[in-house]
Amino acid sequence: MSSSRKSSTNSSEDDAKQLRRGPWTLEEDSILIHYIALHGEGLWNLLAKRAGLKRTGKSCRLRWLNYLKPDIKRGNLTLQEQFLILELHSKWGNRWSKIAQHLPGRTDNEIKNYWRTRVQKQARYLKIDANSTAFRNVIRCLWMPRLLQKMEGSSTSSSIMTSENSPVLRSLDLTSQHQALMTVQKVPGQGPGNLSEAVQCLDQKEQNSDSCVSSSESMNNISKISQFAEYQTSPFRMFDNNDYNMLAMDSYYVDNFNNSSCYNMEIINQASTSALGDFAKPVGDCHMAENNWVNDGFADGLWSVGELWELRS
DNA sequence: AAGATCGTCAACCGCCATTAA
DNA sequence: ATTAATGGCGGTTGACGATCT
Repeated sequence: MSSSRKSSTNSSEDDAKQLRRGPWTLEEDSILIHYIALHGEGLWNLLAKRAGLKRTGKSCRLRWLNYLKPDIKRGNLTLQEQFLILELHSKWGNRWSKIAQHLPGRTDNEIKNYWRTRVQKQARYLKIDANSTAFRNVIRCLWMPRLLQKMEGSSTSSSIMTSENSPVLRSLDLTSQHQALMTVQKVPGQGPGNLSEAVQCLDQKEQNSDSCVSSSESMNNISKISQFAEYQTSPFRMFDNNDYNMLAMDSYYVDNFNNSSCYNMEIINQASTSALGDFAKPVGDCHMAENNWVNDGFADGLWSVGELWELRS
């Protein structure tokens, strides 16, 4: 090995030894901010050297883009932002950077974290692949309408997100779209619509059309959903009658998807069977799943049990 | 009160595409 | 045409605070 090469190797080793890793200190942040204020961003390796930061260029770039940049928005994602993430993810998949471009002030990292910690969690508890058609349908037919409903309820200026300008909701088949819309539609003089109203409207529509679903089946849907309403007060009540084959939430998905023409029923049935399979076990075996479905899913601002299933009025 | 577990999020890693030399 | 440097992206990890047992 030549001496020059040796020297070069030692030098890079020294550099590597000197490089700092882990959380950034206030001082480092300050140095980076001031340097960029004076010289602008870019050429990150050079920037790191000239600023005297013992960090890689990549690390500096990441710190700036994800944390220090002045227009970074901090705090919880708004309902509108959550809706947008769900919608854009359904279009583009894990293209976090592309999705982030449509949420000013939000970083791809933040969106990715949101997806992994909040959204994928639901998929795990349902034992559905988060990238599966079945889970996408859960998001489109339940989660997104629910967000719309909450947006409608919480703000008078949620104009950016209506079912009319939402491509994803528009892409739903008529029945599912109807269901989604009814869920969020206000009944004049009666405040926000609720799920039972939504289902009733759905039934009416089905009766008026040449739907193959009988009214008794529709009533069955309501009955099943009502059973889920019981579930809200006691996560384990569903299982009190040893009726382990019925979880209203899953039934709701399946029954409504059965009425739909655009879904791959095999996939959905597989998914729901899988989910049911777990729920169908004795309580002791599936404590975690139930507990988390209720507590986590409904507690994160998207699935508020009391608000979502306003069935026992 | 203390240890275990869980959830969040900042940071890192590795791969790929682009660009400049 | 080749190669090295750089930037960008998505996946993963690990620290840390919160909650549970």
